[in-house]
Amino acid sequence: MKIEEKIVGAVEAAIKELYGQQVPASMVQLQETRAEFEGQLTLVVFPFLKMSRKKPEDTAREIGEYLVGKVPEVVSRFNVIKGFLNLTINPAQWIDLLQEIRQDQQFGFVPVTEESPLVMIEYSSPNTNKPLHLGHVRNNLLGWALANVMQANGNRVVKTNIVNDRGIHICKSMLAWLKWGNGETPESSGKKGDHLIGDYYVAFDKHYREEVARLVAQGMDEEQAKQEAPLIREAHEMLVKWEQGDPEVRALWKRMNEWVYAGFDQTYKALGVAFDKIYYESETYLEGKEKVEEGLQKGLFYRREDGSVWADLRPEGLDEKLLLRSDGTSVYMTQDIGTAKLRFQDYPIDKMIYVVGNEQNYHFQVLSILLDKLGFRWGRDLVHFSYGMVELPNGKMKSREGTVVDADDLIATMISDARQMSADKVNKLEDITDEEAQEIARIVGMGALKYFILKVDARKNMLFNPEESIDFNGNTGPFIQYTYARIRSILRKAAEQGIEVPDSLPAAAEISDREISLVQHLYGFKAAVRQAGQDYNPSQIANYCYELVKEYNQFYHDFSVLREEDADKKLFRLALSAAVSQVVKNGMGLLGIEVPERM
RNA sequence: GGUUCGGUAGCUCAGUUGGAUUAGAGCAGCAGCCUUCUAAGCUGCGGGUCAAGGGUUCGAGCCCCUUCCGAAUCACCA
Repeated sequence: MKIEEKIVGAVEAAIKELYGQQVPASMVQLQETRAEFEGQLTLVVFPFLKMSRKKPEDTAREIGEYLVGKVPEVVSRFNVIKGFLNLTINPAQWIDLLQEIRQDQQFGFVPVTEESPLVMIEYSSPNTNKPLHLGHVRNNLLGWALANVMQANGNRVVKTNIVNDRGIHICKSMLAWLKWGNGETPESSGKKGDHLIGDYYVAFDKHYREEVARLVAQGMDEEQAKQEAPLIREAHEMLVKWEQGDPEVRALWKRMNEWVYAGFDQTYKALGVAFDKIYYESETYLEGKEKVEEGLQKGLFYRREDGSVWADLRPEGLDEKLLLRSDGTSVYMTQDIGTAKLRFQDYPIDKMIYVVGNEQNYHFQVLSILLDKLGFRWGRDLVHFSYGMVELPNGKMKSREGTVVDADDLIATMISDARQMSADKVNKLEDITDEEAQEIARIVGMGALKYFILKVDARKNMLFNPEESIDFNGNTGPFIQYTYARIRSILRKAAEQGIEVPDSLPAAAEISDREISLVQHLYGFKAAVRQAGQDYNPSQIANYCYELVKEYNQFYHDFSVLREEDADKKLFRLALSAAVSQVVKNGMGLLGIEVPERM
C-alpha cells in the first residue's frame, strides 16, 4: 500500500477516535512538505477545526501524536507549524515505494483490456491541396500524444484521420496544373508531391487574383468579379464534372491525390505519427446526405422553399444551421455526419474525440447536438479537443501570403541544427559512426520540436518565432533527453563494473531529503497521467517530465552515484536513477518523443 | 452585438481537487563552476500590484460578479 493511503487511513481513524466524526478521504489533504521544514509529507488540518473545536496548532499536535502512536512504522516524527502538520516518514517506506515504481515497467499506466472503453481520436485531417505547415504539426503532435495518454488511462484507442480530398480547392490545383504544369510530376521535378500540388494551388490563386483585379479595373463590382472570373468558373465546372464522375477529371484527381499522399506519408513518418483507419471525404459525403434525408423524414430537420435543408437549433440557444444546399450538395457539416455514420458502422465507439483547431468551436457545438438528435449515443458527449493557433511574430500564418512555416522545412532545420549542436559540443562523443550521429540528431531535433509544441497548454494560442527558432537549452526536449542519456551512461558503467541492483534494496539507514523528494516526484507520475487524461491535456506530462529531470540534475551535481563509498547508498542511488530514467522514458513516450541512449 | 476562450517577469511559458512570511522555470543581462558518474549542465544576482475592482473564507493566481484588453466564431467556405 502507498504511503499516502496508509496515512490517509490513519488520519481518518484519528479523527474518528479523537473527535468522533467520519470524514471523507477527500478532506484529508496531504502535500509535500516545503523544503524549509523538517518532514516529507504535510497534513493540512484546517478542514478539521470545525470538528475538533480547537486551535489549529492543538488539533495538529493531537493528530500528530495519534499517528506516531498508532503507525510508528510509517510516521516516525512530526512537527507543527500553524495549521500544518509536518510528518517525517520512515525511510523504509520510501525504499518500498521506489521498489514498487522500479519493478513496474508500466508504472502509472492503467492496463487496457477487451472490455476497456473504445475511444476514437480524429486528428490531422489535412486538405489535399497544400503541404502541411506548423499548425498541422501542432495538430498531429497533440493528436498522437492525446491518443497515448488516453491509452495510458485504460482506453482502447483508435486513431483516425479524415482526409479532405474533394471540393473546390482540389479543383483549383488540378486546373492550374493543367494550364501551367506542362506535365510536371514529382519524379520529373524532384519535388515532394504535396509541395508540387501546393505550388499549383498558389499559382491558381495568383492568376485568379490578377483576373479579379482586371475585372475590377474594368468597373466590375469586386464581389461579382470574384464570382465571375473565368478561372473560378472553370474550377467550378471541374467540380461539377468531378461530382458527375467524369472519367478524365476523376483520373487526374486520383493521380494528383496519390502524389499528395506520398508526400504526406513522408511528413507523418518524420513526425512519428500514424493512424489505424483513414477516411476520405470523397467516400463519406454521400453518406452524410443520406443521414440528413433520414433526419428530414423523422422531422428533425426541415426543407425551405428553395430546397435547402436546415436544422433549427434555436431551442438549444444556437441558430439555424444549413445541412444541404439548395442545389442538393453537401456542406462541411453534412460530411462530418456522414463520417460519423461510417465510423460507427466500423467501430462500437464509446467516445469520440476530435482534435481540431479552436476556430471550429461552434461547428463542433452544433455537430454534437446534431449527432445526438440523429441517435449517436456518443454524440452528446463528444469531445472537441480544441487547440489554439500557432502565431508568428507578425500575426497569423496565411498560406496565401506566403507567411507559413512549412512542416518539412522545419523538420529538416531542426535535425540539422541538432547535428550542428552536437558537433559544437566540447565533450563530443567519440567512436560513433556517422549514421549513429545522424540518428541522434534526428531524435534530438524532433524532440526539441515536439517538446516545444507540446509543453504549451493546448487550448492557448502559442507564438513561434522563426528568427529565434527553437532552443536546445533550458526547458526543452533535448534537456530532458540529455539527462536521460547521462543516466543511461551511469547505468552502463555500473553494469561494466559488475554492479547489479538487486530486486530488494537494502534498507539504507539514512536517505537525504533530496532523494526522498525524487521518490515522491516519481510517484507523482501516476497522478500526472491521470490528470492529463481527465483534462485531455498532454502539456501536463511535458511539464511533469521537465520538473522531474530538473530535480534529478540538481541531484546529479550534488551527489555522486558510482563514486559513493557506502555500498548500500550506491545501490539506492542507482535504483533511483534507473527509476527516473524509466519514468522519463515512459513520460516522453506518451508525448511521442524518443530518448537516446547517448547524445 | 451574441457565443466561446484567453490576460502571470523585458520575451516564451508553468503553476496539478484553493494552502505555509519569499508566485515559479527557461530565454535575454550580470557573476561564478569542466584533471571529478556526459558543462545540451549546475550555482548566485537583478527582474512581478498574477489585466482592474469587488465578493466568498481561516487562506484566492486558482472559485463567483462587474469592467477593461486580446483572439476565435456567428456563410448555400472547408
